[in-house]
Order: sequence, then C-alpha cells, then structure tokens
Amino acid sequence: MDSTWHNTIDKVIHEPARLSMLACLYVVESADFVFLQRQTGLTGGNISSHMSKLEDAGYVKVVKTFVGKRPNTSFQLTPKGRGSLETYCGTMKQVLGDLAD
Amino acid sequence: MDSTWHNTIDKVIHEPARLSMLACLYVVESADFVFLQRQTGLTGGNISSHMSKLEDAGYVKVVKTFVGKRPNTSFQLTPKGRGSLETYCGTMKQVLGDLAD
DNA sequence: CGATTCAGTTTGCATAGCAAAGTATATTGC
DNA sequence: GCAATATACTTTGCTATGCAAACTGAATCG
Repeated sequence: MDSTWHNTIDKVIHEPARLSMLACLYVVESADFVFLQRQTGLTGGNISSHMSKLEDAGYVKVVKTFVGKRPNTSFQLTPKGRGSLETYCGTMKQVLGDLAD
Repeated sequence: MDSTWHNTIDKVIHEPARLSMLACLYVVESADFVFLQRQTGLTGGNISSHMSKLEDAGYVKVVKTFVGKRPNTSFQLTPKGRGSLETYCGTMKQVLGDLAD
C-alpha cells in the first residue's frame, strides 16, 4: 500500500456521522430525515448540516415534499456519491487490511 | 452492526495523517521522526503536532536522544495504543464490510 | 564566520463538528 | 377557538482541529 494514501481519502465521506448516513443510504436507496435520525441516533441539527455537505459535494439528492400537511425531506445517493463511497471503502479496507483486528 | 457505531470511533486514531503514522508504528515497532516523515509524506510540522496528540492520548511513547551531535526523536506504540488501534480497526472493518468495494 | 541545512516546535488561520436555540407549521387539550 | 405542545427542520455560537508557514537552535559547509 502506498504510504501516502492519507492524501487520497475523501474527508466528506470520512467523517463518522456522514459515513453512518451514507452507509444507510447505500443499502436502502432512499430514506427520509426522521428515519435517518432514528437510525443513526444523530440530532436533527447534525443530520441537517451534514446532509448539506453531502449535497454540496453532489453525493446525495434531496427531495422535499409534503406528506399530508407536514414537510418531508428524503435523501438518496447519487451515482457520484455511490462511486466515491466505494472508492473510499476500497482504500480504507486496504489500509485496515494491513493491520490485524 | 449497531447503527450508532459512529459514537464509538476514536477520533484520535481516525484522523488519516495519524492513522498513517500509527500503521507504520504498528508494523515497525519503532521509528524516528525523519523516517516517518519520509514514509508518510507529511511535513515536519504535522508529524510534530499529530505526535503530540498521540502522546497525550497515551498511544505512543516518545524517546528523545542524540545521534552523534544531532537530536533524534523516535516513537513507538504503547500497549494502550496498540489496543486502541486494534479496536478502531475492528469497528471500521465491520462498518466497511457491510458495503461493497 | 556567514550561509545553509537539519531536526523539530510554535503560531495563525480557516474550517469543522456539535449542541442549543430558533423558525414555521400542525395538532392536541381545555 | 386558542394556548400549549409537538413535529420537522435550519441556523447560530462556540470550541476544537488540521495544516502550512514561520520560527528556533544547533551543526556543518564554503
């Protein structure tokens, strides 16, 4: 493994709270605000601000609608987000693979 | 995998530059300042400040000596550091294991 | 000696994450 | 019908962080 791999890791993805949300989205394809909040145990504020970052990076698409009369925000991974997550994953697995559990 | 794993990850270790250095130390048992700098491609300033954190956390032991008339600083993982790194590793491998490469 | 190099450390700053407070609408209790 | 609570978020404020650049002190070179 290249010893300078650390320069290549994507900080947007590397943040645990975001990785947590991305891992959810990777599996379920679409999830809404409250679901993610319950699933990850993050506060609403954190979901909100982290999702803005993911949106700015082009990693998630945000869809705002109304369910009944209440607002509903749902998220899904973009192809770009999926690709970047897989790249990140590959790099980290290699790094960690060189170390025992 | 528990969906709130992100609360358990060790931020001291999670930082890529530090993980990079720790990965070196995990393998070689002892390395000096210049070796790590070359190996990781980090600047001297970064090695210095990151190592202070690792030292504060009790993860590395720092030994300052002189080689000839020049100062030489060498580092090695403490048992605590080794343990924490392994825990971190295990958690991350599980998280990443649930995602394809 | 004066300049440069080597081995680190310290400083300055821009960014980041997190909790708490705030906003806006909807619903419930009386 | 209206005050109080709840829901679904967003914004703010603060602290901490990583990084590059500047700095220190000693040693070697010309």
